[in-house]
Amino acid sequence: MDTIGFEQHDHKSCVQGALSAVEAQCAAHKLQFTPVRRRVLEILLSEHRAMGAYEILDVLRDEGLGSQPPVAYRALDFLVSHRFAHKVERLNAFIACTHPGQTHTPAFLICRNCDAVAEAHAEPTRGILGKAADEAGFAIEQAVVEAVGLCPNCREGHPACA
Amino acid sequence: MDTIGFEQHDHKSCVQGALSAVEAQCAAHKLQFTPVRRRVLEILLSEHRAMGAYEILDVLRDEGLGSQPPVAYRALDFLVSHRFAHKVERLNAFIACTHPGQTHTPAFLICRNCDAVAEAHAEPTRGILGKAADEAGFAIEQAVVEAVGLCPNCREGHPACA
DNA sequence: TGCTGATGCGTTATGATATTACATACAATG
DNA sequence: CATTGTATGTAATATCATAACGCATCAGCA
Ligand SMILES: [Zn+2]
Ligand SMILES: [Zn+2]
Ligand SMILES: [Zn+2]
Ligand SMILES: [Zn+2]
Repeated sequence: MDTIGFEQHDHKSCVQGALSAVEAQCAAHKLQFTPVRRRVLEILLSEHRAMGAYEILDVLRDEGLGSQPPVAYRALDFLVSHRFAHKVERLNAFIACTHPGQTHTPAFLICRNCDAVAEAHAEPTRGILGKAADEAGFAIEQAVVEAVGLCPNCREGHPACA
Repeated sequence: MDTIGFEQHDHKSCVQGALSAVEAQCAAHKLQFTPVRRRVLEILLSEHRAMGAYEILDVLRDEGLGSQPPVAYRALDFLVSHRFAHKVERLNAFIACTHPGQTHTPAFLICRNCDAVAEAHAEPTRGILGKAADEAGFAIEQAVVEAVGLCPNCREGHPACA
């Protein structure tokens, strides 16, 4: 099941599966999956939405795991740089990756009504953007693809908005 | 000539052309192209790069056109909402549109070495992202497409980076 | 003319996001 | 057991953005 995010699902196993995958990745690549890093990923996974760094920090602080911004940002940097989480630029927020370990270019569908975020996939080097980059002689290394709109639930709920 | 941005060009006429186009648009749509708004666009056009709001504000302040952040942000909101400028989310910065008036979905090629930004075009509702959105029942209204990499000049200058 | 609403601007204050810099802890290496 | 590299703790600061209020201007209208 390769859900892209707005459907109902077995959240508990979704969290467990992602955690296990990340653990395996860290073990395989000798990455230190420290308590803070692990906890931040757990928070992101369990909330299943994009969260600001300070929002995460609030949780860490309550749990005695850290109280200053760098604690949260460092953990997030680790997760993002290893693709266990992604930054949603449009929201200045972070979200757990829905398929850690697989190399991929995330693309996000962001609901402007309920703030739900789903992770899809982009292939930046293909399509019209890749063509433009080729013509310009630009070497794409990384891409941010984020669509803002209405998620299926909100289209139903507020048909006027659709 | 539909340049997408890294080449040398006749910058003076590039600025003039864009300004004229925006003036015409404003006249046609009864938009108030006030001195502050005009000056902010001129600054963005003449610098021909992505600039932070405070950087723009510094210029305005020197010229006696405004000294507090809301002055810059309000002018930028106007320019962005009418598509005379765009926000580059990845840089938290703003850049003049290279073809104001035409309805379009901008996509940016951002050089990580020299910070040059070129505007290309995306068609978010097509391609793999549009397909994913359709399948998910998500209605795309707007898209952020930003590629980070090396521009042609920097690829030459630092071949090791390429 | 005088009222009224809409829009833009001036200013203060504050909020939200992110980083620098330096000190400390600790495990792995030799 | 000294050295080194990596992670964490903490204070301070930098950067990006908005809320809220009041005033000025101008168009539409009684
Ligand atoms: Zn992902
Ligand atoms: Zn929604
Ligand atoms: Zn444009
Ligand atoms: Zn460059």
